Amino acid sequence: MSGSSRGPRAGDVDGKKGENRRLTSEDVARAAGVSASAVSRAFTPGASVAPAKRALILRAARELGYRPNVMARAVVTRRSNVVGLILFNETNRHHPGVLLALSQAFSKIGVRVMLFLLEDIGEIGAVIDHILSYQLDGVIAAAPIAREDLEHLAAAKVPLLFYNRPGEDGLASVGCDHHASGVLIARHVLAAGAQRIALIRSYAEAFVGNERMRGVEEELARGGAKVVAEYRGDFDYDRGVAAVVDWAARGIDDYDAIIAANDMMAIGAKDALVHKFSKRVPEDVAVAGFDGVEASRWLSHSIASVDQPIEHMAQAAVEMMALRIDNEHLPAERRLFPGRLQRGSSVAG
Amino acid sequence: MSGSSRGPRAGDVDGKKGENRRLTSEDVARAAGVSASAVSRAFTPGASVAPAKRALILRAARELGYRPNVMARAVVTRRSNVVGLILFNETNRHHPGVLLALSQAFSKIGVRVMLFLLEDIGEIGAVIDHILSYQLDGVIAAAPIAREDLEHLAAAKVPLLFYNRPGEDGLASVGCDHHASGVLIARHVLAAGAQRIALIRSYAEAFVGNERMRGVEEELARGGAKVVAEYRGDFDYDRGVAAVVDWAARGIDDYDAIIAANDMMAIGAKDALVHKFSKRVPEDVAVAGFDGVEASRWLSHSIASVDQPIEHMAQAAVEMMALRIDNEHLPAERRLFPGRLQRGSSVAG
DNA sequence: CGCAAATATGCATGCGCTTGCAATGAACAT
DNA sequence: ATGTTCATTGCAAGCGCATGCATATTTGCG
Repeated sequence: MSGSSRGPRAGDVDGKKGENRRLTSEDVARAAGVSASAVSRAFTPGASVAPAKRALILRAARELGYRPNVMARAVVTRRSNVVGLILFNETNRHHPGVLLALSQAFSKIGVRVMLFLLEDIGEIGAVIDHILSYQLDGVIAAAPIAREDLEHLAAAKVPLLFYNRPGEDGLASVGCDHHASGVLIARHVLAAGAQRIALIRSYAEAFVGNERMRGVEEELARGGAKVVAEYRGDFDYDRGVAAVVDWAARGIDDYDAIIAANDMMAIGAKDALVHKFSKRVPEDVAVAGFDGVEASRWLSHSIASVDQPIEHMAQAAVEMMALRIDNEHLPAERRLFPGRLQRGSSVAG
Repeated sequence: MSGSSRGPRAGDVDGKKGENRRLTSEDVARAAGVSASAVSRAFTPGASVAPAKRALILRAARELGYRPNVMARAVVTRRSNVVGLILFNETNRHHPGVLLALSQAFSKIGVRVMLFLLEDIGEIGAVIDHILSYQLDGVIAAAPIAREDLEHLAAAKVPLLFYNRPGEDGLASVGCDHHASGVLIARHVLAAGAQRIALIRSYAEAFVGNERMRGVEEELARGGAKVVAEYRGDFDYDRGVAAVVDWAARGIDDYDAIIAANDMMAIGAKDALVHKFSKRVPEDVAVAGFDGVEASRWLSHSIASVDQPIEHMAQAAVEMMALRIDNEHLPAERRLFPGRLQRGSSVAG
């Protein structure tokens, strides 16, 4: 250790104002007896610095506790190494894995995530505004974005990637093939012998839910099954319960299977059947959902479902985003991953 | 609308290089016939600008699609309006509400959240390093931080606030009084008549789990109950199941209540009792947990638990952080909120 | 050992913004 | 009217860093 091993200490580095200055590259430069440029280059991979000098500088920097100021760097390089992630809170609550998968995948390539967790669709305008102010390298949106805001993003040349959304005209996206998943689960339910189906949909604007149900209905039609009840939910457990209660109140109870637009509602429906109406699942009614969330695999639930390969999807999202950040004019690719059938005791077979 | 309503358009604003320049305050200044300083002030609340001129500038800005570059602003003001949030993924999975509550509360005061989602405790060093590079205004940590890293943060004068952690010597924190919650749930279980208790702990380093169990054991001792079985889990559903299976394998089955360090494990234990060993809850065994997560209130579970008032906690965290950002030398306050007993059919009474 | 080519380094400039300071003009009291 | 005060405004400097360019300095080769 050299003499001045006082460790990290801000302020009063030399005769300057010394109020609460931050440690700058100049400080390190002085300590190492080089120029500030050299310090900058020492911290830039691939820059032209003599290896020995680089080592010297890095040591001095460590000793002082210096770290390059990313913000300052961002204003000159126009790169912040931060991407924005717009997510409905709903998604996080019903499928917490998504956030982790994306966050981790970005972390691996040194990109940080600024979180925009929406509770209400109305907030999105303000969020986009913020995003444009921060020099984010890109945005991943798991929420619908108004055309007007899309244009703002495009004008600012912020790469945009939709997650589990339709890549409307020429927008890049990565997602799960929810339509195919719908077909898959419907086929599974049909195979178990069900013919009179009750459907718990999501709200009308929910892309994912609609796609799933579109697939379900197509396959049910192909299989000659009938939809005997419908309910419009919102992805929440409570709405799953409410669906069954509502049908009962209206005298509808001749369905032999329920397919819900996601696992939470499926679980809610199953719970209502079992705990409120003393039905047996799957003997009296089969129940199926989507997502393959953890709770769906619990002993008490064991819901047949269609899993989303979120790790793969996240990986793909990160790759695509990285590419689009580096290459401004890239065709708007759309990557779709197939869901995987997850069997459960809620559907016989 | 004025003539040049071409809308937002980057580049070629005037004779300059025009490659892919960003729209700058100068562009707006030119358009509005003022100086760049005026533009800056127009966007700074409370700055000295004539109201009329401000309006003029803002209009011009909107017309051009200009937004101040927050990064550039950050380097001069030393304020980024971004706080870092260090969270274990575990926390998010087991209690997704925490992330939302904090995110929303910060959003309300115009502060953005940069997410550091840890999967492994080992990542924290690297994370701190990143945090120091970004000019974050503060850090909220729901994870343990090594003394060394604490010093780095202190040296860089980054306000730190612990969330649900002990505010070790002089560190600010906001949290739930987990010890009291432990007492609360134990009393509830005792009141139901249980006397032979099985405990499912968290791993040894988990502060929250330890506090809870400390409270539980104290109260059990006061109530003359005996701890007849223990298991070390990790907050996961699977460990709850494993606990019961493990006890059974070792011939232990004379407990009349299980208290787990969180709801997920409580649910797992209950599921194992009911679905693997045909026990009745609460008749044969009572089961209680902590957190009051959504699933604990499902019809199929109905777990007695102690809720954390996360909205209040988040609100407090945001307030404290805002204060500490503005005031460098603030005593390290510690705010504790009481948990609320959530009754459920998993404990009689 | 001499010269060309390659590699290191520093200087100066600029990224987009804020802000102290001085200059301007308006508003007011006398 | 005239001096004084105060709110506006522009100028210029600087936040911390990256980078093109012009110099060193080193390396390679004959």
